[in-house]
Amino acid sequence: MIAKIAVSAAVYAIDKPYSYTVPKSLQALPGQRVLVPFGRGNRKAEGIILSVEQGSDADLKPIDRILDEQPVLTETALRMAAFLRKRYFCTFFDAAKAILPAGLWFAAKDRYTITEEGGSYETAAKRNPEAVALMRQIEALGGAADYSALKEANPDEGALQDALRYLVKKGLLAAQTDLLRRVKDQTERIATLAVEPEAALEAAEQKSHSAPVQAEVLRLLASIGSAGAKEICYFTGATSATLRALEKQGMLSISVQERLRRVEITAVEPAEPPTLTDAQNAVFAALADQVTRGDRKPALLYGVTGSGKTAVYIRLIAHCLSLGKSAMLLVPEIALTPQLMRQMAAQFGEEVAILHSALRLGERYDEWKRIRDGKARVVIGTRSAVFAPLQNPGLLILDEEQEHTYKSENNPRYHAREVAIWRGAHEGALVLLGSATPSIESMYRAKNGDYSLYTMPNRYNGKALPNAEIADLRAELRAGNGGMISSLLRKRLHNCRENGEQAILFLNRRGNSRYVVCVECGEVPQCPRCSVSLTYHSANGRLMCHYCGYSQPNLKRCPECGGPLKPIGAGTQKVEQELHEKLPDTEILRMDADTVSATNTHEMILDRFRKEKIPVLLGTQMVAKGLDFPNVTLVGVLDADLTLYADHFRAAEVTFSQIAQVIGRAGRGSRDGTALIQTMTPEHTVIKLAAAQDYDSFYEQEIALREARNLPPFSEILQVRFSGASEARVASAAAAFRRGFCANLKSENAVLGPVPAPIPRVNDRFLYRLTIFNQGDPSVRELLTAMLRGFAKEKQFRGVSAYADVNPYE
DNA sequence: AGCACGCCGACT
DNA sequence: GTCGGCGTGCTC
Repeated sequence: MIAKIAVSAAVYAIDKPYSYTVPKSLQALPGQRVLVPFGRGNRKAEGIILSVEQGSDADLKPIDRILDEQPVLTETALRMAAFLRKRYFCTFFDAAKAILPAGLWFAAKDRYTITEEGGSYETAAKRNPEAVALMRQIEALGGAADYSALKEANPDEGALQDALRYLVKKGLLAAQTDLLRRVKDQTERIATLAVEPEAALEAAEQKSHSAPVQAEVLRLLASIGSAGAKEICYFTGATSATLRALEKQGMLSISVQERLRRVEITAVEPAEPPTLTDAQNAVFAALADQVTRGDRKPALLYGVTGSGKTAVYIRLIAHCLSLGKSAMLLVPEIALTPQLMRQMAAQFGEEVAILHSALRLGERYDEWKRIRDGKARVVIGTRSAVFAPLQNPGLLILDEEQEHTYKSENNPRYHAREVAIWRGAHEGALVLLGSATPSIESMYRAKNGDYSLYTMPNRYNGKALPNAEIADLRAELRAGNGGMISSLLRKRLHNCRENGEQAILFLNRRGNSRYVVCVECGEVPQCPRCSVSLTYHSANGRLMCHYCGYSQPNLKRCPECGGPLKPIGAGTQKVEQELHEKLPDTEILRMDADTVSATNTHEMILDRFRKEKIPVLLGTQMVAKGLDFPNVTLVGVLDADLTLYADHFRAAEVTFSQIAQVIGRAGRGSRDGTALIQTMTPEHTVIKLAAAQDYDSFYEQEIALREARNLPPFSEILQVRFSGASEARVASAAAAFRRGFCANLKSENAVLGPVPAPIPRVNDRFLYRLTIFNQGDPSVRELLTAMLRGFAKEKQFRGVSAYADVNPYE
């Protein structure tokens, strides 16, 4: 028997099915994972059996081991992996990795044992002192050691690997690879002070010049006793090496604790299926019919915020289950939809499985098995849940289908909508895309007849959409108000509080995202490794880089001219201060990345807002989604321009969608709502249309622009990204790629670039982009595949890597 | 991308 | 002589 196998060690340039013989003692089935020898050195690599056929060939290597009793990938999953590979230019193995839950993967554990000849290492390896030192360590550990233990003691991994390779080659060490199933939970390291706080402070005093970072750690721990290693590093700028050093000195002890991050759904009472309004019922009936027929044509449900799309989803899922099929509901972010989670649990109880990135590996694996075994027939989850091993799916729903979180930023860079549509077509399930502001692409396809289109233009409570006003921040500025709270907003907030009603204020900027700028010369401190300005975090008083994690203590004086440095930019913290000044005695609840944590969850903050009727909720994107508070009558968009002028063709779409979503939070109860949008450019059409909640006009305007500029949905963007340590090499490789590509292009295709990426340097690597607009011509994709494969083999491009991103979002 | 094989300079 | 330097080409 010969098995065709996708091998993990095969990178994109050499990715193809490799043939291996199946030893008589083994039974090989497609979809099983195996261990195979690969390459000249016959190193063991993981693989996945794609197919098994009769025959024999003496030249082939045999499969070493079969890792699964039963296949982990079904026929459909194998076909899906092939689809991902082709569509997103990744290897078959990478595609399989995305499809399977992380808990199923194996962690390789390398163990090194001193051989018989190894005893005389002092003479045998005397030319390599590092190797001798390593042998002494292993001898001290009892003659054998795991790689992880050696790594702890030898932080320079490159040197460690060189020494190990040398010793194995010399026959002094024997290497052995064990595979452990990685269902271990996520852990976190906790550092606890091992001495009295007084002693720690004293030691800190002594170290304050010789080892200032260690001193800082000791002072921190002296005041709080113990903390997670990650937090300590965040607040002090220490690295794990600093902590190790302190541990060695006996100042602190480090323990490993399991991290608990699960989104708990508090026990909920079973609930009756929701009753539908006439409008909802009409849509439901038509969609239910499509589910029953197993219609392979996707559907778009365009319903304004508050039109009750969730009720329709619930009834459709119930209908789907009654047909003996299973269903999936994807949401942009689980943590932001606690209300929806609770409703689903109340409706479907034990049938519900929840999949998302915050699940511990073991839990995710357990949920995956429940789905595969048909014990859970309703899957709710984020992007990666689109791969859930549903048996006989009948309905695949993507809520808020326009959200960018459905696009993966990691290899394979898939879009959950495209995967869902593939699955629907192959498994006879209805794909339902729901949104109050559908993506331009989806609406185009719906109008085109590729999708069926359903509309719910009215809110279920019969209330009109909130009436939105626009506040001109330029006029405020002229009047001497340079803050983020216009006089109009202040007046509205005041009225709102007087009436005992609540308000939500939305600022689309993370945490306290401020830069520091020199008052004298205008210098803004930059990250030494990336081409971005450092961001000031008031929580730890440090300047941090959001791209590579670099951090340093805040500077008091400008490094260029010695002038004073001041923070600029308005984050939620600064707005909170301004609110306190302008509305004294008004309680404000702030929700952003800084106030949300494991102990103070998103849900707890919202609960307080609801129960304690706190007048103002101020937050980032988190407040824009899915919230339903009857007492909220006012919403404010503090700076509508923030996303509008981003350098991306989706900037208008994203801005419109965000504003419309936030506005939809107001007036969901018995009282009417109003919205206030603050902007520097009140005459901008997108702002005006968003304020008017006029999606249809916005769509008409935007689709005309897309057509004129040949942007999606009128073309497919294939972006090739190049990166490397030398800018000149990256630039010339990208230019050469373009020349080669254009020379072989048969059809008329627009090619832009290569140009440096918007952030041209991240972590000391330079990034260039080449953008290709393809009109659905398969030969263009084939050419790109061939070019990418050839690129990796070309020695003149060494040190530069290239990959493709299909319809990128950033 | 790794990684071994191969053919040249520095030390035993 | 031998080790290891890095250039070259293959991976069932």
